[in-house]
Amino acid sequence: MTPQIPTLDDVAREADVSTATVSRCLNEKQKVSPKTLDRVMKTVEKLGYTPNFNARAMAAKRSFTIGAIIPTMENAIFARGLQAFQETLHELGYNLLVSSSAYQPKLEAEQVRELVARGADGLLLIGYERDQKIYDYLDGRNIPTVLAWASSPDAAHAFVGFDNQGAMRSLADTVIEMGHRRIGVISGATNGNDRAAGRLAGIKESMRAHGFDANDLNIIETQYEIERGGEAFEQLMKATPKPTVVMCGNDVLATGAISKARELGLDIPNDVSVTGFDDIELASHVWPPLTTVHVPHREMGRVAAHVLIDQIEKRSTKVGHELNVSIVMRDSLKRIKVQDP
Amino acid sequence: MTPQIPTLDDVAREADVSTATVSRCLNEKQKVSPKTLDRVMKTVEKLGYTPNFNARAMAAKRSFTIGAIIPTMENAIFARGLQAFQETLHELGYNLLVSSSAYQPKLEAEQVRELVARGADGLLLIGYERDQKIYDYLDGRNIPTVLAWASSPDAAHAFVGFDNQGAMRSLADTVIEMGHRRIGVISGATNGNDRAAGRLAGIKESMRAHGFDANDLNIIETQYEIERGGEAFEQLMKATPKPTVVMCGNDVLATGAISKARELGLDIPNDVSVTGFDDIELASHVWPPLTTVHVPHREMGRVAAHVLIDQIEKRSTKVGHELNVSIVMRDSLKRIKVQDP
DNA sequence: TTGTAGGCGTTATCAG
DNA sequence: CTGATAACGCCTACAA
Repeated sequence: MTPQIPTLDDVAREADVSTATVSRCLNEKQKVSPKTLDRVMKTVEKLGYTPNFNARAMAAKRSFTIGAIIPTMENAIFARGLQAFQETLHELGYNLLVSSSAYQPKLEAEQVRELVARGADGLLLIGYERDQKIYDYLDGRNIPTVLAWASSPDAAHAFVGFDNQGAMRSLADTVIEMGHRRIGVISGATNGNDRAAGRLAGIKESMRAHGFDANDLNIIETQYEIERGGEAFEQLMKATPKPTVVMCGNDVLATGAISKARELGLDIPNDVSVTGFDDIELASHVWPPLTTVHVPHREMGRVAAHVLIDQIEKRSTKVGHELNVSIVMRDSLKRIKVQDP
Repeated sequence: MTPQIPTLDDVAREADVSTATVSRCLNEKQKVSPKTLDRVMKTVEKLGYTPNFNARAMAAKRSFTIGAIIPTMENAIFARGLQAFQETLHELGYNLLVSSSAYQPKLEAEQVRELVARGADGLLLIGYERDQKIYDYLDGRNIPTVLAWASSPDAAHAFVGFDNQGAMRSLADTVIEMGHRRIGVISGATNGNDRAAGRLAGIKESMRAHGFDANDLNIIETQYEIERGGEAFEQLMKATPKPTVVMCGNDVLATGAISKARELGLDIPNDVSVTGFDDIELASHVWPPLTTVHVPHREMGRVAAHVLIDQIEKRSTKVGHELNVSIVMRDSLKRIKVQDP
């Protein structure tokens, strides 16, 4: 009744060799004579044998699996980078296990344990800000880890990312130089999110550098969802006088803002400018196209994979890769005549 | 040098009980006296013990893991449903492993083996159209499977989905009744994709039902990407006379079409109407808002989880759940005066 | 309630 | 080049 799933033993018996030989045929072909190899592979085929992953991982103490924990799968922020990460991993002979933490630190900690318990050879985490216990846990078990989407402030861990604060500061510089003084900000929740916090800090830094008071910024923190971006935008527009520009923590929020603007009868960029961050595919397809910070997602994923596997295989030292970002000027941001705040 | 990862043995020794008792403390608390339970749990905590997943799965022949293979993670089509799927799974005590097949049947087959090899207790697959060998493989190993995002034409497998063809036909009926006769279609690649094929068939069916020739449809098949949607739209607009409406296989393609229309100086819906499918979050936030088919993504995910776990735990019979979809009328589709094709 | 011991499917170390 | 055989870490009858 219960169908029998073929095991190494079955193959060995059928091919009339030992399990060791079958195992070699699967993993180190060069150590087996062509004749037996052929015979074994044929019975593998015939029986439809698939190696049991758990058994293999346990015996080899190696799973060829990498775990990644991202804050959300619900929008495209991480999709491109992760895709590249997984493609590169595949080329290197590794598989990827993804789980999402829904931006909840506790859940992330759980997932870390989960992935490690599953035998992940290495981990990709987003950003650097998290409970030190997690790092201790990882270090204690010697699990190579790479942090992405941010540049780590210390040298404790390998990272592949970019300077969120610097990038946003540079965008804010541009905004200010284009004449804007009343700046509204829709930021992602900064609590426990170093990327969001860094981006916000970048705007404040720019304000101060230009001799303005960062407290004059009208800031709303909210979740990274289109709908939330729209709500925040509406809120900001209630101020008198209105901001002349709304800088958003990412393109998703900016999309919501643009959508809500139309609903409110406001013309972008003539009534108010909007900026984003990330340059996801959507950014150039909303109307008006979004001025934003371009992040090299695919490169980040690719490099992260190499950095991680290097650590695993060659025990290379922990390195940090800071990638360059650039500002993409599109129509959602407009130069205006300087006006008093 | 090499840090020791604590095992069941370590805990047992430290707590001065047998490994069996520790195991019980972790899995069947009720079978252990409160005193020892407490003591054991404390040493578990103290040692920072995490059960080895692979060993557990192997010994118990149960992994409490469900695998899901989706065609892509790059856009939001599957995100919401999968999120709900995983949340429900979590409530039921299961974990989710996701992998993406990039719309490649071969890759999907590989991933199926991969997930099964990893000990998945059950699988979620998208749609029903795939090599029979995959089903044989799954059946042979008795791996419960649920098909989602489509309704299966036969009763061979459990499914939770909706009638793609019927839904699109109903939308096409509406379009035709609103006066449109020259219909352009941007379809997802139908080869190996039953959802895309069904949706396209729905349009054709509607045409015939209204006494028109389905061959008059101007159809372009392309990949589900914003950019591709734009290209296809531009192509369609080269026809003379132009279509009065472009029906898109999903909201992603429609978003591309709308974006391209603006670029071409065409006003939607006055110059040409556009429709989508799926009702992803974006659909109501593009301009003009998209007339589309609303799919109950979260419900689908939730129900799929229950159906699958029921199969696993109670060996319930395979059931099919066909969910209702509805047409959401928004501004991208406009009534016009009937004109000769 | 607790302990003993066999087994889950592989890999890897040794001999041969 | 091939074959025994001991791990790997945990679960689960079965016994006590």
